[in-house]
Amino acid sequence: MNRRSGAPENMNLYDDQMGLISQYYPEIYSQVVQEQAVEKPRRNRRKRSKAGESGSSSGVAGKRKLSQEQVNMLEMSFGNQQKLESQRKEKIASQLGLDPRQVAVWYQNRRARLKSKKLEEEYSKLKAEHDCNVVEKCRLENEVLRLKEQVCEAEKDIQRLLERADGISSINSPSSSFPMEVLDPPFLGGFGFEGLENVLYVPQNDYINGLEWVNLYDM
DNA sequence: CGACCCACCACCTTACATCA
DNA sequence: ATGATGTAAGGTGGTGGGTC
Repeated sequence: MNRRSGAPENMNLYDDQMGLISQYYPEIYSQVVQEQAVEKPRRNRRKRSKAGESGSSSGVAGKRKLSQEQVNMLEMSFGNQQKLESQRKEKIASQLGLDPRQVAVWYQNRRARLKSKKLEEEYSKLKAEHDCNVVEKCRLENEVLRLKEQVCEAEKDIQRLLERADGISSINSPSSSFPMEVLDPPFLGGFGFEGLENVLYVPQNDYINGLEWVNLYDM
């Protein structure tokens, strides 16, 4: 016999209480039992159409929640196989004293719950991945900034070296009116030629105190 | 082959129980 | 008392198999 859906969820506690009452207050206990024997009328599920009028147990006042034992059995069965063939459905239904339709519905709802849970897990996984990627992006952006600063420092060093070299060559040169561009190639990075500085052609005689222009940035 | 029925499914929704 | 949550079940539309 399935318990009414209106019965307390915690049946052990309920039974304990009833046991105590029957022991110490037999009159009250018999009164309570008599009252319980009369099924309380339950609100029927409102019908939205006449489609389910002739359905099996649908719309019938009474049990709603399945007992823990029934749920355990269904869970076990579902764990073994998530698909429900009609033979198995009939068997489970008769074992649990349920309408086969109820077993089918339970399986449908169980599959839906499983799917929803899987979706949630997938979402959590993707979110964690996304968060990791955001952190990594931030780290890489910082790295880019740091490297840009290094480049900037290197450019300043180069500029200083060029100025020093220019000073030395003007002392050594017989003609101080020698055009600047010949010995002092413009800093290409400042003119939008980033990345091309170390591949541009430099005449072989452009040596300044043993300092080679080519691959100046190779460090 | 097409029409019909039936069972099943996914998906959405509703009604209700339970809990915080 | 009440809003949030979980769950049984209703409703709908799609699909596949069986039958006529």
